[in-house]
Amino acid sequence: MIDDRTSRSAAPRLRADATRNRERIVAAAQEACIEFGPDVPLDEIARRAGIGNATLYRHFADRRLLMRSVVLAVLDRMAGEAESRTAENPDSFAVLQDFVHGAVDWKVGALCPLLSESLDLAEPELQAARDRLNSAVESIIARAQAQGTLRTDIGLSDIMLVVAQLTRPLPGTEPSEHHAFVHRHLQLLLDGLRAPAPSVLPGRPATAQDLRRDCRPPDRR
Amino acid sequence: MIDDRTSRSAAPRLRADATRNRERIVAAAQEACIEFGPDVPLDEIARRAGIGNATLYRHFADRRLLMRSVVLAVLDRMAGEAESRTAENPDSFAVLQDFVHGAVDWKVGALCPLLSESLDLAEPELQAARDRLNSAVESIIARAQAQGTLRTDIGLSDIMLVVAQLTRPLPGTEPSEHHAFVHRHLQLLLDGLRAPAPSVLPGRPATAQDLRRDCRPPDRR
Amino acid sequence: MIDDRTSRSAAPRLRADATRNRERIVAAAQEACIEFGPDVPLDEIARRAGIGNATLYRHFADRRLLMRSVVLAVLDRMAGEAESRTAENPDSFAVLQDFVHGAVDWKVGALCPLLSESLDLAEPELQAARDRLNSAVESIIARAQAQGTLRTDIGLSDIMLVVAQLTRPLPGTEPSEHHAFVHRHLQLLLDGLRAPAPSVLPGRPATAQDLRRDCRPPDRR
Amino acid sequence: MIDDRTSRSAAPRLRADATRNRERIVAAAQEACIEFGPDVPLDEIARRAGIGNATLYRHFADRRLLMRSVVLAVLDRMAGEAESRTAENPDSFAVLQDFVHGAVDWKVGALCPLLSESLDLAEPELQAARDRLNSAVESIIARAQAQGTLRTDIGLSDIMLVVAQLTRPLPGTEPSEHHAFVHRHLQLLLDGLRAPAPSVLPGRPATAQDLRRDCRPPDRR
DNA sequence: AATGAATGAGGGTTCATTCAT
DNA sequence: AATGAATGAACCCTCATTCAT
Repeated sequence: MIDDRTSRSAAPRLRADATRNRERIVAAAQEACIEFGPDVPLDEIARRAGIGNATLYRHFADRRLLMRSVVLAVLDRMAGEAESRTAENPDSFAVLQDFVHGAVDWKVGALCPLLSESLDLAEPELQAARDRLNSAVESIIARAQAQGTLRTDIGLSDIMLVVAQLTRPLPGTEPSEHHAFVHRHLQLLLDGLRAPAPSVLPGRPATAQDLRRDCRPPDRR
Repeated sequence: MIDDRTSRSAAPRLRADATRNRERIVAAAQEACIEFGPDVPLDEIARRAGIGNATLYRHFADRRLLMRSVVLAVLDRMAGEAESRTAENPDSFAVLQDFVHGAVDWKVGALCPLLSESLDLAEPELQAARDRLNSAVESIIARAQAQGTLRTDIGLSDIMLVVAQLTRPLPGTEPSEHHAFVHRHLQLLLDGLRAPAPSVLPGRPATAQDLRRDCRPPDRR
Repeated sequence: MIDDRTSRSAAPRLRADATRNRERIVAAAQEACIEFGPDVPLDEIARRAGIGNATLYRHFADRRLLMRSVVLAVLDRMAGEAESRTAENPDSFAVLQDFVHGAVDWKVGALCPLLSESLDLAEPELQAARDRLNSAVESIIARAQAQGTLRTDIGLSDIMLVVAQLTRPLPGTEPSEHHAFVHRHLQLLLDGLRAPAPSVLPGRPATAQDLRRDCRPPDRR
Repeated sequence: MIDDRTSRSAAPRLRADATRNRERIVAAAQEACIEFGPDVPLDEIARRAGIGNATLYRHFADRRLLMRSVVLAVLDRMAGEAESRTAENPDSFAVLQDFVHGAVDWKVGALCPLLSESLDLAEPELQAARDRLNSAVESIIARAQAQGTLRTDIGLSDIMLVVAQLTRPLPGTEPSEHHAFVHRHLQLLLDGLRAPAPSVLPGRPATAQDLRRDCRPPDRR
């Protein structure tokens, strides 16, 4: 897993308390994002992090940059988990199952800004994080397909999208309560992913490029 | 399908243009909701409906009531489709497939306020609409399970929840583009629903009561 | 003098009270601008106009548009005065004197946003107002020079700039008190403008194009 | 020219680097003030001075005190120039011309806080600086009037005010470009100041006391 | 009934000033 | 002494909702 400080090449050493605050902000943003959705007020995030709102702006010049860090943190975490699981288990379908169910606990719901905010997906650091995750998951997929346990008509983004959607939080629901069902639904998905496939999927596998090729919502005014 | 006018017992006869306006507002709200998410400004809805904003308020005293009507309309439509499909096709798993894929086209995305706004699900009219839909789908499920084509460890709300989640719109994506993938993902789900089940689902089937037993989001301010 | 409603070709008829509000806002903005300078809070303007802050935004989508209207109103007024005075008095230097001293009373100080805000001077309506004023003053200048009463080495913008600067309000000063001195200073200027000139001015006459050729302040961040 | 350190009787000896910092801050504030106007953010000043923002506060407890130092520095410089020019040139009107044109280059524009900020003009040190400048300029005026080259119906503050206004920077304009015109305008003024006067100035000469007798802007909130 | 207009309550962001290293 | 970091108050602007025509 990449240390946030070392991942920003030009950033000067932060004071210890500033680093702590930065981490608390990102953590608070993750949780608030999951709970309220991507439009969560920044003041709410600041309140949860136990800091003043302006401090948040010292660390993240605007909402987009904060959300970017949240997404980066989640992508990093997911990639790390995918990689370590891959190394530990020869049964790739089992790895996939672990990974998919694990996603629920890794704040994947905090990826919601990725779905709704105008993050520049082409930006290098974000692209790198996505590439790392994509590589890890793609290698799981490829192996499982080679082992004959995963249907062959699906692609990386099919899985990523479905997992993102299924783990997307329902606002106004207790996370703990929701999780119980989410695991059932993920298992349904996984059962649908097994080879041999009982049906032929329509369309073609979703690729990374298909996701939000252009990100801007249709101009509102 | 329930006529909206007759369902409100005390409502006086509306002028013809008023009825037309009311319908246009709900339709505009549906589309705007899908496009912008549940936080779409009411002025945007009024603009799309081609009416003044105050007219919207004459029909719906506040945002919640408008969203309630949107949800009712969608539930009605879904229930109608489920019922008619059930009557037409003896293969219940096929009916389920049709229903699930059809959900994409029936503006199910407009149910998003159900997910994010504080609608009182216990309210009679809303409850009735849900009951009607639940009955229709439950009968499909029961028959398919009896026919041995649908796994038996799932319940109504498992299906409803998953369909809702998988068809939930990604803000900032072209609906048409998104739909192509949604149908793939629904098919994965359907394949996972077939009997015999290759795995045992964790937990117990989600029932209608499990969904948002209390609906209020944890107080935001 | 141009009626503000008729000058905006596409604007639909406003309700009577809205028109009144619009005028009160512009008037309040003029005065507030003179008193506090161009950075006067919009809330202060709304307060003076006796309206809510959001009403201000209904009439002027942002600060720039409000300031634009203030500037237009002042330019219109100045041009009107210049034109009528020209018609009434054959002694063009006397007309110039009247015009220059009159500028103090015509809220010329409210032109300060023209000096400091990024108004698009090339925009047609603004350009038209400036052209009208420039024409009127240029014709006064030309006649006075022909009559041998105005030195010939000065141009339109020399006069406009000097008048703008000399009438520019000193924040924190009573306008009435300030005006007494401003008239003295303008008279000094006018005496310096008489022919024959006792000195040769350095440089060349300022032309309209010289004023804020590019308007953007050097990027602040 | 008065050394800033010696002028504050109770101030302890500063470390050499502290003195250097203090000077750099004032210089940076002068330039920033000219460029951005009196509302320039203090962080911008600190940045230009190459120091941390808190260091600025070690030297100047608040914005007002910094601006006071800027004004003092400019007044000092102007007084020094007025004095030395007086000594070097017997033609007092020529001295006045030199002085007035020179003002442009002596960061007189940085006096803008004098115009817009609530400086206590009655405060001893500021009063002393103004007195020194006023004396120097008044003696130029008196001599020029005695020599019959300067009109007799003007007073010190007439000149000071006009020079301040004419050299006031136009935000959003290149200083160099602006200066070209400023010299023209100052020359117009000087020509208007020559004796014999072609007109009688209205009102009475502005005296030092007339300037901003009470400085507070009418309470803004 | 329909509507343009008005508005107060927030949310995002900046900045002067204070705090802790 | 120097400084990076923290913060509350203020400002601009939006939007759900109410008012007046």
